[in-house]
Amino acid sequence: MLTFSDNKAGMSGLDKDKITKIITENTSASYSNFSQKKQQKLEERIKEIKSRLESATAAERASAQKSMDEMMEDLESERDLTRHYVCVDMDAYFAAVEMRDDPRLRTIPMAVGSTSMLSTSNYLARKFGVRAAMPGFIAKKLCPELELVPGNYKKYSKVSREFSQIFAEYDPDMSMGSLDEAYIDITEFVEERREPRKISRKRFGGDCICRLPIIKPEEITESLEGSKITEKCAKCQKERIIYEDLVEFGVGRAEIVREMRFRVEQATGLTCSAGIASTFRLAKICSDFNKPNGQFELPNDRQEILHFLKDLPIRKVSGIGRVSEAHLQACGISTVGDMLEKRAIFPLVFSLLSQESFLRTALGLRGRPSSGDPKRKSVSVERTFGGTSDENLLKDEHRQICEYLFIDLGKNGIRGGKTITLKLKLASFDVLTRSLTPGKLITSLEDIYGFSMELLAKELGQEIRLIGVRLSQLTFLDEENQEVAKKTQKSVVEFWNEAKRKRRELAESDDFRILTTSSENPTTSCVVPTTHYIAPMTSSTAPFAFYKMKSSGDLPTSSKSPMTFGARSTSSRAILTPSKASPTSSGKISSPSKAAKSSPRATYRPPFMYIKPTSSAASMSSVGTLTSSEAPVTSSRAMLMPSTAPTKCSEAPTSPKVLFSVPEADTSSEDLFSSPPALKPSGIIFAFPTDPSPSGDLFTSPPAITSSDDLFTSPPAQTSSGDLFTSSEALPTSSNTEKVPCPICSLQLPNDDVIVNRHVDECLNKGLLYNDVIIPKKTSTSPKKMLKNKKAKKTVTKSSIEKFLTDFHLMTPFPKLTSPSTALTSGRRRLPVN
DNA sequence: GCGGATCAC
DNA sequence: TATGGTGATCCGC
Ligand SMILES: Nc1ccn([C@H]2C[C@H](O)[C@@H](COP(=O)(O)OP(=O)(O)OP(=O)(O)O)O2)c(=O)n1
Ligand SMILES: [Mg+2]
Ligand SMILES: [Mg+2]
Repeated sequence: MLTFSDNKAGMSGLDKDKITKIITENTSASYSNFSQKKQQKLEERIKEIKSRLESATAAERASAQKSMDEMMEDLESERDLTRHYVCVDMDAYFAAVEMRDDPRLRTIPMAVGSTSMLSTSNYLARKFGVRAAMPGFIAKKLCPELELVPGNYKKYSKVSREFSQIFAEYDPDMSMGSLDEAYIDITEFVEERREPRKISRKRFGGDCICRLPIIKPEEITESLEGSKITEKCAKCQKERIIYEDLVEFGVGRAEIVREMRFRVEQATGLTCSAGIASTFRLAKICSDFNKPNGQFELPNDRQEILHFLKDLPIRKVSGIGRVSEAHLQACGISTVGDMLEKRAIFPLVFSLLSQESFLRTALGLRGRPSSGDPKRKSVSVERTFGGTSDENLLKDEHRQICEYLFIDLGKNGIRGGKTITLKLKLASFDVLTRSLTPGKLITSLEDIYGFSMELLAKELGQEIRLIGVRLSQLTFLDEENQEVAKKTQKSVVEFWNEAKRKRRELAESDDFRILTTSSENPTTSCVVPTTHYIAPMTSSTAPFAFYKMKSSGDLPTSSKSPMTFGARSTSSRAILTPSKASPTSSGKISSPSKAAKSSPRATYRPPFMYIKPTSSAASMSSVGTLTSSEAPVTSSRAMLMPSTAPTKCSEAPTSPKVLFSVPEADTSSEDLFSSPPALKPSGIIFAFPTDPSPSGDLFTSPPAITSSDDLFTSPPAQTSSGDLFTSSEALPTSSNTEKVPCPICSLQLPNDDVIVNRHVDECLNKGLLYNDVIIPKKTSTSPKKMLKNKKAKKTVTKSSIEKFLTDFHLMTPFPKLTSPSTALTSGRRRLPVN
C-alpha cells in the first residue's frame, strides 16, 4: 500500500505496525481501492522484472556486463573532486516558521495544513508518524493532541528570500531548489577565505520567549551577563534580555557552512541542516544525515564516497522514489552499494537513461548535464473540490481555474503557451490528462477557457474531484509588457467577477429581472429594471438605439468608478447612426436613412461594445480587454466589452440601450479564434411609459411593438409577477417573416443573400458604418455574416460562442469561492547538475 | 504530440 | 466529512 514509508528524519522506535494499522483503518474505501490498484500494478511490474532476470540468456548477460563496464569507465573518467558543493535544507520548514511565530507551538506536536492534508509536521509530531502529505484527520488519529496550523505561503516565501540572500553572498549563482532548499557552490569562496572571521551573535533570555534563538541558562557566562541589554517586547509585553557576543568561524568548507547556517539562524530564528560534498547530489543526501540543525561533510575522495554509499539505502537518493525502489528491490538491490555490484542487471531491465542514472548514483557522480534553458516550461493551476459530476458545478470550477491561470500568466510575465492540457482526477482518484496543440499561441482567457472546455466537454459525465489546466511550450512577454500584464490581468478578471456579482445582485432584486431571448440560439439575456423592457431589433425599433452623444465626455471612460470599463475614443468609436429618429405617438418612426442624411453623424453607445484589437499593451489595459498584453494585432482577438451596463443598470436607462447577441461565425478557417464573431444587435431596452410621459426625451417612450423577429421573454420563473408587463403580452410569439432587417439602416430586406449583401455594401459605402470599429478590417465579410449566420460550419466556435455568452452576457451565477488548499506554490527546479 | 507515470517538496 | 498543488521529466506510443 501507499500508506507509510519511513524515509524521513524524525522517527523514533515507534511501532510501525501500529501506525500502519491506524492509517489503514481510517482510509476511505475509494482511496483504499485506488491504493490497492496501484500496488497491484506495481507487483505485476515486479513480477515482470523478476521473470526478465530469470529468462536472460548468458549471452545477454555478458553483453549487459560489457555495456555497463564501458559506461562505467566513461563516467568514471569525468569524476571531478575539485569542487565544493553545499545543500542547505531548512528543518521542518513550514512548521518551524509557525513555531517561531507562536511559542506555544514549540513544545507540542503540530503540523501545517488542514484536516484534509498536511504540508509538514514538527519533529514532536513525527514521533507519532505524522508527516507531510498525510491527511490531517488521519494524523489526528495517530496523535490526538496534534495541533493543526493553516499554512501561510507568503510568509514562507518571504522568509525564504531572506535567507537565500545570505547564501548568495557565498555563491552569486546559488539556486533555490524549493522554498527551503538551497544549492550553493562554495568552491571559489573556500579558496578566497584565508582568515577566520568573527561574527556577532545575539541570543535571547528573560521572560519573553518571542525571539529565537533562546539562550540556555548554563550558557550564560559572566561576560555575557555583563554586557546584556534588556528591553520590553512589543508583542508579549514581557522583558527580553539580549546577550551578545562574538563567534569565530575558521577557514575550510565545513567552517564556512557552519557560518552560513549560523547566519541563517541569526537572521531568521530558524535552524537548517547542510551537506557538503563533491557533487550536489551527494550534498543533498548528506544534508539529511545530521538533521535537524546539523551538517555532514563527505570528503572529496573516491574511496570515501564509495564507502559512504555502500550501505546507503537507495531510497535516500533523490530521484529514487517508492516505485523505483520497488523495482530495484526486485533486482535484489537495497543499497547504493548493491547498485554498483549488480550493475550488470540494469540493461536487462531498465531504459538506457535509467541505466546511466543508476550508475552515476552508484559511483557518486554528478547528474546528467542539464539540457539548456533554465526557463520555466509550464504553468498550471489545479484544484480539488468535492467530487461531482454536475456539469454546472464543474464548469464553474473550470472557469475559475482558467481565471487563476490567466492571472498567473500575467504575474509571471508569460504571454501564453502552444499546448494546453486539461487534468482531471476522478472520484476514484484515477488521473486523466487531455491536451491540445492548436496552431497558435494560447494567450487570452477566452482561449484558455475555450480550448480546455472542449477537452472537458468530452469527459463530462464522470464523477470528478479535481480539475487542472496547464499551458506549456511557453512564450514570454517583453520586459515592459511584463510590468503591464502583472498589474492588469488580475484586475481585469476581478472586474468581470465584480460585474457578474453585481448583475446577480440586481437580478435577485425585485426591481430587476432577467430577460432572455427566446428565439435566438444560443440565447442572450440581460438584466433589466422592471420599469423597462426589451424590444426586438427591427426596422421599427432600431432607430431608437441610436442617440446622439454630445461629446466624448459622455463616454463611459470618464466615469470615476475604477470598476467601470469603457471604450476609449479611437478604439471604440461606435457606429454612425441617425440622430433624429423620432417616434410618433403611434410608434411610427421616420426612416433612419433619411434622418442620417439630414443630420450630422452621431454615435450611439451600446451596453456591450465590441473593441477592436489593439497592438499596444497600454491601450489595451486602458480599455481592459481580456487578452494578454503584447498580443500583436494579428493574434489578438476582439472582445466584447461591457460599457456601463452591468454596473449601471441599477439606474434606469434614460436612453435606449442596445442588446447584442453573437451569431455563430464562419469557422472554415483553421484559425478559429483569430477572427472575431460579428455582433448582431438584437434588442433594445426601453423604459415603459411613465405618467406623465416626459416630453423632452424622445427615447423614454416606447415604440409600437410591431415586429415579430427576435423575441425577448422573461424566463418562466419570473413571468408570474403582477407586473404590468408580461413578455408574452408585450412581445407576442414570433411568426417568421421572410424579411430580414439591414443591420445598418434597418430596412426590411428579402431574406436573400445576394440582395442583402449588395444592400449592406451600399450602406457601408454611404459611410453609415465605421467598419473599423464594429467590423475589424481583417474580417471584411463580417457584415454579411451579421445577417447570414445560419450555415455556421461547426462546433468549435460554437462552444466558444456559448462561452462568450455565459461569460460576457453574464448569465452564469456568481460561483462560490473555494479556498485553495495547502500547498507549496513555488516550483522546484531540477537539482543542479553541478 | 499525447497520455500515463514517477518524483520532489 | 475529510487524501494537496506546481513543475519537471521520462517512457512508449
Ligand atoms: N509533500 C510535501 C513535502 C514538503 N512540503 C513543504 C513543507 C515543508 O516544510 C517544505 C520543505 O520540505 P522538506 O522535504 O524539506 O521537509 P521539511 O523541511 O518540512 O522537514 P525536514 O526537516 O525533513 O527537511 O515543503 C509540502 O508542502 N508537501
Ligand atoms: Mg526541509
Ligand atoms: Mg527540502
